[in-house]
Amino acid sequence: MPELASPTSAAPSKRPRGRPRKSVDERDDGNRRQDLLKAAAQLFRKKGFAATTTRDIAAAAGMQSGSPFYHFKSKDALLLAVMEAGMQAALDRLQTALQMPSHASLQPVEQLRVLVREHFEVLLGPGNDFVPVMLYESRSLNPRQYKQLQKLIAQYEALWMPVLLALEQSGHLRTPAPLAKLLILGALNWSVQWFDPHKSVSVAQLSDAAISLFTQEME
Amino acid sequence: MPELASPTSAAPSKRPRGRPRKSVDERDDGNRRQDLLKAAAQLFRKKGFAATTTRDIAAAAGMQSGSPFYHFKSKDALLLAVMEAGMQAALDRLQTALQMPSHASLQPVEQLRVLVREHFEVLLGPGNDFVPVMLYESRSLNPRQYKQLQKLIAQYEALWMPVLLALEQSGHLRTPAPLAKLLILGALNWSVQWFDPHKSVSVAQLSDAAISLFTQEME
DNA sequence: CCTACCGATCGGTAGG
DNA sequence: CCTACCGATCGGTAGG
Repeated sequence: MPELASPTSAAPSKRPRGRPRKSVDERDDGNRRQDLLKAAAQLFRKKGFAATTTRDIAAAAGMQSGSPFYHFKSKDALLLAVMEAGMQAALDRLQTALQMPSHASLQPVEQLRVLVREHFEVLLGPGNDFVPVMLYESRSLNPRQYKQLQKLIAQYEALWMPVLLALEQSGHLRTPAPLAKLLILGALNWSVQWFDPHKSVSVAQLSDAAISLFTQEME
Repeated sequence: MPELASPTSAAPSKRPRGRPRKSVDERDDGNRRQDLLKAAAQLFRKKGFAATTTRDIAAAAGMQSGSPFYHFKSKDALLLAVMEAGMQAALDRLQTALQMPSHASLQPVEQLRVLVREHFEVLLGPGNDFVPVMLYESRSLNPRQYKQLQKLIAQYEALWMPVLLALEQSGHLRTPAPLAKLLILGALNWSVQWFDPHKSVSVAQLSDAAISLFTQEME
């Protein structure tokens, strides 16, 4: 699943902009909604939620200024939808990776490496703007929306705990797992601020560097 | 230096709000400007730059809506001033800590502990909104302003390198220093998102946990 | 630093 | 999903 937030269909995600007219062989289902989500994610990430206008988003999706409100009842409902799509995709991705037969029997350190790599991919992979928006714009949600999002975040973070606890017990981690989880995720999440895909380091190298930083070497 | 951003005077920083009238025994120098900076830092941190109005800031500083523009020529000039004040104070703080006679002769691991603790204090200490604003709102600066701020950031980060390089050479750090710097600062910076001063963990405990996570135990 | 104000923009809606 | 629009708000300024 290379793309984030494609819940229902595997329909073509790239189309000429301008003013796409619905043709018969192209079911109109969620495509326009998806276009809005992608445009919103990209703009929210680049400019922030408050500095992005619904007109910007509409234009980026090839619509008129009032049209986003046909798909979403408000600007912050659109923000929440972006964040939930991003977190759901990330959650699916980590779960799938952990459940791979070849991964299930790995040593804890290698399991952590899998988690770290997938997390970096979710944050830094091409077109993956959804989760970065969640990381840096959740302040703009109202309390009810924030609470709803928290459920997904808690699920996501819960996936890390068994691995971290195993590492703590084997002596590869000197920090209590709950605190280690916060610090490690922080180190990874911050990469959004400085990572440049055009520069030398790859996600795989980055993951190895992170593992070597967080875990104790043992003979 | 318990307070951030008090460049010139040690004048009383708390005053009754309302409409403070200048009295003769109270030099009017930079006090109002400082009030604006503090109010702006607090609001920018809580609501973000774009979602904060100059009217909010004026009201929080006890002024009328147009008055901030007497002190700052634009809203983003105010943002830059907040960030620069925060970074300058942080820089001074780290330099002072490193130069303390009792710290200069410490082992590298203990020097890192000093840096980590000061950094947490800068981020999480009471009333320290300036640096968190810098961390999470620099997107709102224009390129020229951003470049100006980068000088201070580079100076700040440069203070960490000798310590990290020493740790790398002594085998306490398994990750190349430049990458370790980014990951470590990320882990610390993220604490702004979850740290709750009303809950159990103290900054000192947090610092110890971070050190134990990042450094290799050696006999 | 206040008063009074302008021009522009913005989220959102009715009605089709 | 578009057209046409409203009400509110916002950054900023002149003039004192």
